Amino acid sequence: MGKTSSDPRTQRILATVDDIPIGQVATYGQVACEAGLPGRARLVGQVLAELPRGSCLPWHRVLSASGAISSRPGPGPAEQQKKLRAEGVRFNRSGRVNLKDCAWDPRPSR
DNA sequence: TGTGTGACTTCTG
DNA sequence: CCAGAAGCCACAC
Repeated sequence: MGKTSSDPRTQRILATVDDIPIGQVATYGQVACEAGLPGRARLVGQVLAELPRGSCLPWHRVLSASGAISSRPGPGPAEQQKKLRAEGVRFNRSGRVNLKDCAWDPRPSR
């Protein structure tokens, strides 16, 4: 074990991602902010990149600030869009999501 | 100790 | 809308 998988920051990031409702999405920056780590969007990406395949966490609901799926090697991007579409999230011709409609707003829940 | 890299964001032109 | 620059930080070398 070891590494930073047990780091409290990592735990908060994972807990925040786990709170994103079905059919809604959040940006890396938003997740970082909700996790108490404003300005640490890259850290969110780093943590998600370490997630094991088949994780029960809704990692696919995390998008870049433009509403696009972040590029990275592997089947991740395609799988992410497939999962989101299965939840009813609509993508435009540019492969982006209209954050105005499905962005997660945690405020009403608190 | 320094440099490069990356599932990022925001500001400028 | 696209490119570049700057800010950010963990990690590998």
